[in-house]
Amino acid sequence: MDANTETLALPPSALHSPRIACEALAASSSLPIRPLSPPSPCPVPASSPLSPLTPSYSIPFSPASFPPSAQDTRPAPTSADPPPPPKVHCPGLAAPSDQDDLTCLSWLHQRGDLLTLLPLPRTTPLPQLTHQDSSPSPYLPSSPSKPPYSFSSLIFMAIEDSPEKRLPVKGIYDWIVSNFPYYRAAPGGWRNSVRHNLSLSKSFRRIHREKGQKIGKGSLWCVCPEYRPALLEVLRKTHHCHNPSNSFYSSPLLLEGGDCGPAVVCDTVEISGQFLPFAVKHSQI
DNA sequence: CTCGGTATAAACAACG
DNA sequence: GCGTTGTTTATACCGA
Repeated sequence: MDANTETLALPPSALHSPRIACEALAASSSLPIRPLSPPSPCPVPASSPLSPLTPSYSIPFSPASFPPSAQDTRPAPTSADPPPPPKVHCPGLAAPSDQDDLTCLSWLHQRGDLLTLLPLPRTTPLPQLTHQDSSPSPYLPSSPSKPPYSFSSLIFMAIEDSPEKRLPVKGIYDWIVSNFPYYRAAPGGWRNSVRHNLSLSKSFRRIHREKGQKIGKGSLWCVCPEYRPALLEVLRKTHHCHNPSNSFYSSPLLLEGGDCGPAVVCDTVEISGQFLPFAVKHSQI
């Protein structure tokens, strides 16, 4: 079509289904970690000290220094938790480690809008972050707040979280909905925005499926390698902006939970040679 | 104030 | 015909 597209022969497995993965993860007590290429040295020191106020946020994210013992606790929200600010404000990357700062997304976590995704060592079985019944978490909000991530970042995360590093539009929708329940209830306009971003952004590239690989409609989308560092930087800044006490590489991403339940399974994804924590699925027990 | 990035909406064509 | 996908245009907002 144009220079911005390529044709690849893809196996059926290229169609990554978050739901399928979710079910697979939920069916296993020792949750499988998707194989990743060997880690490369993390250029950013993963040595942020554990914060006594937000222990589960401050888990150093490093395959070497990650403490498994700190994974299985999440602060229980209380009714005394402060309400969220009317608008998320970014204090800047040089913001102090002020856990009480309303600009920190920890308040969202505390009120249940965001569930902490605990990064896990790839060699250690995931902890039992499961609830004992299928009832929704009592502190899950009825209307989750909008994630701070831009559509580009959401698309980026979705694609990077797929095994083949490419997804159809539908797969991107599904990933976003699975990981950010806000969009589950949001009006359909966000899908238009996703497609708009895919088309307009040079960061994403359309991959034509071959005739024999036509499963479903449309093409697959991938991240242009040359734009991955920029996307990663945006993601890092966004995360740091809303979680200023931790470096991006030493703390988990904060993603929203939803009606899949609070049991969140974590994974890591290698982006530009760095391992980032990712929520891959919500375990549905 | 300008500019770039982003979000949102809408229209339209192509396709299954 | 309908829904989805992909593209394009327009508008508005916000921060640098």
